[in-house]
Amino acid sequence: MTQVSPQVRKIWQVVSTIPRGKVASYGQVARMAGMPGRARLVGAALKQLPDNSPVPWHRVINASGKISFPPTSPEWERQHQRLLDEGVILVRGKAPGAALVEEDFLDNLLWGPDEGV
DNA sequence: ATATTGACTTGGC
DNA sequence: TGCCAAGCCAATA
Repeated sequence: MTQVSPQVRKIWQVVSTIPRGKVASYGQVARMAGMPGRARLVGAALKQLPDNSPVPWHRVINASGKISFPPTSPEWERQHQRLLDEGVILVRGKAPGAALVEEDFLDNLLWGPDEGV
């Protein structure tokens, strides 16, 4: 049993709350996980994800709205296909802004509504 | 223990 | 639009 760091688990948790048909950027996920500026950690976390994991890793794209894999790679194809299945169409290689999940929505789901004093 | 990598982001040109 | 440099820091070598 590999022991994954709590941060990685948190990231997985955040990614799991991204609704079907929506997407979020690595930086967005990092922020929602309470780790602003650590987009790369999100990438590292997804990379560690088990192959059979239920975590919707494919809903995470980069800040440009594009898939963070070489367009020719099998990984790119897989992620693209999964997005298509959920109705997320890439226009000229990028996801429409409308597909982006709203941060407060997930914030409330994750941290509870309006906890801020 | 030190060095390099990387599924990133942002700002500047 | 695109390329580059700097910032970020856990994971890997």
